[in-house]
Amino acid sequence: MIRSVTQKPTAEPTRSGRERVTLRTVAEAAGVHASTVSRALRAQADPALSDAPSASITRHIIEVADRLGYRPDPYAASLRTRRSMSIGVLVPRLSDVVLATIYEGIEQSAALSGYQVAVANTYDDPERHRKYLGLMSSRRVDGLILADAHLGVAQSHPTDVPTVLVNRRCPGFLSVSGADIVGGGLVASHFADLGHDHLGVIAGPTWASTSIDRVTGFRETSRARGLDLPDSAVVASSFDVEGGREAARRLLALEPRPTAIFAVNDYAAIGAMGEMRDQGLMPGADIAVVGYNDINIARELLCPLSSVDNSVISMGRIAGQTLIDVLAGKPAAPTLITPSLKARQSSGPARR
Amino acid sequence: MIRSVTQKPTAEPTRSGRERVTLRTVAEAAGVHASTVSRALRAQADPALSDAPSASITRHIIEVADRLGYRPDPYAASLRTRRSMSIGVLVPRLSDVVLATIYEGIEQSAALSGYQVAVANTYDDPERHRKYLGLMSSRRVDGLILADAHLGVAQSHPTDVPTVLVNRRCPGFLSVSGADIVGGGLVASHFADLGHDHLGVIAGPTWASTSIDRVTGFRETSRARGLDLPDSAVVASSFDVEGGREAARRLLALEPRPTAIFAVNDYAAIGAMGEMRDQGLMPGADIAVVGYNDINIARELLCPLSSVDNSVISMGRIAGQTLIDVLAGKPAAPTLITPSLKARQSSGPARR
DNA sequence: TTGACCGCCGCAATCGTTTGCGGTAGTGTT
DNA sequence: AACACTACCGCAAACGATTGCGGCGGTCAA
Repeated sequence: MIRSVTQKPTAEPTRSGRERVTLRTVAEAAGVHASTVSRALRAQADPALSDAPSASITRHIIEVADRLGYRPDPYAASLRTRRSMSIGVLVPRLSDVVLATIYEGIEQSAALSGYQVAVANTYDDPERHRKYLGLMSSRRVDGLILADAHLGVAQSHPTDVPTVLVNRRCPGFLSVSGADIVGGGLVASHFADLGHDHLGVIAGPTWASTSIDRVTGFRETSRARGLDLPDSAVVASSFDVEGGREAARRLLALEPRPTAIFAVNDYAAIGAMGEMRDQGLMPGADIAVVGYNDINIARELLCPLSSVDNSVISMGRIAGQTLIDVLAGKPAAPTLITPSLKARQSSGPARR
Repeated sequence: MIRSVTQKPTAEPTRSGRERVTLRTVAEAAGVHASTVSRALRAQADPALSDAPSASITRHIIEVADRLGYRPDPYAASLRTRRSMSIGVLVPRLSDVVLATIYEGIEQSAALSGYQVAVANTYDDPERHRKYLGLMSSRRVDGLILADAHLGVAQSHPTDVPTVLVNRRCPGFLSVSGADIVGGGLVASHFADLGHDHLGVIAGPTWASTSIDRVTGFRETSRARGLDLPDSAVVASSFDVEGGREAARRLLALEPRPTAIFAVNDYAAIGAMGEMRDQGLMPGADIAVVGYNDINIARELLCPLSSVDNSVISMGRIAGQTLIDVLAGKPAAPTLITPSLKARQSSGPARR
């Protein structure tokens, strides 16, 4: 039950509601000048400030301020400061759990430092990307976090705003991402250990570093383990369920048919398993399947899905913290998160 | 490939980059006063304005403005206008696809009207709810959309900000939600049609209108169809996979064991199917399962999940539009979205 | 011809905060 | 006792856009 306090406009203790309580209000009530109030308040927030008023006055001002229920106006402050205390985030789509989780991580570390975050879905469309980039810079964000970076396609970056990439990387930009080459390698080793020798890859889009790197790692390690991976067994796809389904259809038609399939993300893997089911094949028993990112439902499926854990929540947190460090002028380094394989029922041993 | 345009600070055509281009800049370049520029620009945005300059001057000003690359400062405008052109959204968690999709809908209609939206995860924790409500009103949002309304629990609403509820309803508040009682009834009818006579319900939390209404509808219709639903066969749970799994464990231990189980959301249903699998039961064949919301992977599962389609994306869009109507002073009415059942393999007929 | 009226546009105040500058009082040094 | 130095705090000018008010020129009617 939500109780609407303002429904009853009787005597309210702190705020009279009518007249706005501003810096000047507090100043008059405390018997000092508005600028002194400002200094006292920001000295409280950051004790390292140099021009703080005397301790006793500061205490008094703070006491008066929250007796009156003073809330600073962020717009007035931003107008003067030229800092908005907000960061912009561009993601392919929030309805993808992976991106939503990354966003949660970003929001957590932003909140810790008092930053607000604005987010927009670009659906991996360069046009929308450009548009929202412009919108973000109109909004005067202090920094940007991009989760939708593209390789190859020209994606102009017209702002002089500090930028951090997350999940996907891009040459020349600071990024926080998973060690995708390593992750792809883990899957190849896993298949080799299980005795599979006909491999297939649902490779994702060609413009995302995640898919490229995961496929590269998979390819390199499988070669090192003496396994053959013909180009025809690596099929591009989208990142969603439908893309996985279509790619699986192509792979299952190959001769010889792959006995183990690596999908560069979990949704594609789920789509692939759907296609297998429709063709009367049992994932795990007939064909091994491994996905990527280990989304929360992976382990709950009727055939629990093997997947590479990328710890996306901390990826988001680190990306947020990295940008905040940059904004504070601290040195910041790119981060590569170590993945780990969660082997489950969907990747069984090869049949003899 | 992201190309950083500002890396090469050579002759830029529109903006010299150094000096800020403000209303006054444009005014001087156009030979008019800043206030005239302001009026011309907002007349362009909203032709219904009454104090527009003459047509020829307006054209000229607009031409000069975007030759100079003028971008209005939203902070200066908000300071003066006392409107922030932003709305706040509180959701239980964005990593739940349903909420993320609702959010996408909200964002779409907000963007259409030039509103920015700020979102926060409250994890259904009243303490966080209060905290973020305060934060939002500090940020001076023009309106609020709450997707985390609680029934029963006291959840104070200390702002005088126009508010719209989405997904969940609450007496006394404008809300955009699904017709959950109808939806629960659809499932009960479905089970009755399939010949099931031992029903079970994974009921979700007791403080969410969605779970309460869906269970109510299910109960009423099953009674109307002559089916018995003892209280012991309605077990509360959380909304996530784990909660569904635990509740299923309790239901499967009942005597007689239910032959059909209704879970008030898809995650709980997936968790329940996981538990069945672990106990050697086949969903769809041994026990019918129906979820709610029809998330995108439901139909791709090895055992495709029957679910009630709630069309959450339009729920979000409508909620956004409703709030915007309220903000514009237009009359706004609550919305109830009609659900429909998607029957799939997970809900098979009763065995004889 | 004069007065009323209207359309168009400039003037200047205002929104609330931050911050450089300067003044004042108090302390310490020679 | 004079001086320098410091710590503290008030003054006022920004930041950039919006808008009530009033002036000015032109049109129209009496």
